Amino acid sequence: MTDFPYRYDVTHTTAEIVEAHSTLEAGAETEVVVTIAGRLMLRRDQGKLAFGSLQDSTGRIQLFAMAKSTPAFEDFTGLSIGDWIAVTGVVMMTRRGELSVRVDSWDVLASAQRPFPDKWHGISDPDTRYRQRYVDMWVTEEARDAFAKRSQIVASMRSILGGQRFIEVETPMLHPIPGGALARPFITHHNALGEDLYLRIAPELYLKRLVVGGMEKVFEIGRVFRNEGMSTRHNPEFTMLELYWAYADHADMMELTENLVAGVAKQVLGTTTVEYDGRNVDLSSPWRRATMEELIAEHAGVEISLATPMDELRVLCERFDVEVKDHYGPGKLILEIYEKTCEAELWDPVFVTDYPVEVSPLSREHRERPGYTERFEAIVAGRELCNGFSELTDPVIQRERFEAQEAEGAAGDDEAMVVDEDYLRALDYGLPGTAGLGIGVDRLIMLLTGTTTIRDVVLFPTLKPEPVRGGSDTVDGEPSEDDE
RNA sequence: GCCCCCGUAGCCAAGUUGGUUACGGCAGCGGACUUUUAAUCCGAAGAUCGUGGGUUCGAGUCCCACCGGGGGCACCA
Repeated sequence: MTDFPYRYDVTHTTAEIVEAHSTLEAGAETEVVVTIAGRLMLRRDQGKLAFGSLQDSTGRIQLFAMAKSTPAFEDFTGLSIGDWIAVTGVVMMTRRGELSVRVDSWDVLASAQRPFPDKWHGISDPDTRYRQRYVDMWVTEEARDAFAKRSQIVASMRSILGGQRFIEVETPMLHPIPGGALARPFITHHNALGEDLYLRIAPELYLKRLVVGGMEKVFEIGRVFRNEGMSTRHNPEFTMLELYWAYADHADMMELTENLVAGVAKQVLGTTTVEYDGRNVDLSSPWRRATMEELIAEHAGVEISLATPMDELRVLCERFDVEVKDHYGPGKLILEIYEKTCEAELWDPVFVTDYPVEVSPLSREHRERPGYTERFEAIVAGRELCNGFSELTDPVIQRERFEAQEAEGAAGDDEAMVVDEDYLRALDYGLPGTAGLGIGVDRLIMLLTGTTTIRDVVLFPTLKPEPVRGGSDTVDGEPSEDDE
């Protein structure tokens, strides 16, 4: 069972054949000879005839085999569901009008030694679907569609940004200091350096170093890692788009954001209206802008600001069932009240603006409202989609913010930032007014594909390792290829 | 980390207030069939009921612990 071909000359995909011949008359036979390859997903044997369904990455087509003309007919009817085969033959239409490829010759490319799931019901157990995605992708059409869309969405983002002359870069994933976000990092160790390193929680500080270095429009699409709980919208590793734009501010960035999201929707879906969780979402620009405090007034019915006495804010926190820690200042309390009372209520896209300085250590202070920043988040369908701001460019103020963060860390906040001296040195060389943006790519894909769990848009979501069983599945030490 | 729910053959799936030998289907195996569409028909087979304890004359079913998963909370810019 080992002598399978190393390569095979495939001439057509199933989709190409369907496209070219779908109008054939029932019973008609062409003279077009094709070679197709894929997995045998169904078989209907009928004595001296056999029908099968061959699936490739583009779709399915029926195979038509006859005892008198198909070589090794007995073996053909003995194929297992899931076997990879290649078939060569003429394109024809059966009497019942099913477009088919007649099996004039065929080869096995790989045999499926484990049985495939039920041909009709597929896999219902989510655990099996996520662990054995290689099977799920064959039997679950929605899974195939979601990952095809994912690819198109990311390609569309790249093309739109490229069209605006943004340059794509790759910055380190191994960070000596975790920075650019408030999150607990994964820690790893480099043996030769004898140093602990952190898997990045955000590329932010490196990308801004690149603006200092002269890249005026720069972005990165890549994985970030956060050592936090998992849920339907959180995977420990996820994909982030971060983008920096010199000489621009938060207002420019909001425009770019709404146009980017609406543009991707238009390109990939052909519409800016998507259905999510049973409701329509209108992504067309412009999106509403509202300050955090306006939204709190709307949804919680209370007028508050940084000028509101701490006592009053604490009372409100109690009323809205917000957990308060000792080191929380007024800005943090307002943010907590907003998240508790507003976020889940916001459906059509809203840019929430004017975040307090206290909770925005990398954002530049608002030019008209001291104590607030020029920061925004877009909330869509009750979830945070992105975060952006006019970047803090002043090294002295940035140092103060870092130090305030370190104080919070000392007070018990294990997600607080630490001082990044090299980043401050970069700022010393001068960062012009710059706007920054971060979009959770997985969440954008969920939104555009109507998916309510992130595990359905991540190919291999993080799961607990399977318990090791009795050693029968252990892989023998395969010699590793030499690194060149 | 907390709360609720789920785990029956490779896959889907029934199993009553605890009561002989755990209902079926798909796939697989044997047989019939020259235009099927989840093909159909006939036959035989396949299950330490997630794991380990406990209660009981008797446990898939009740209790406890553990393992894995789902949902929610917490966490999460």
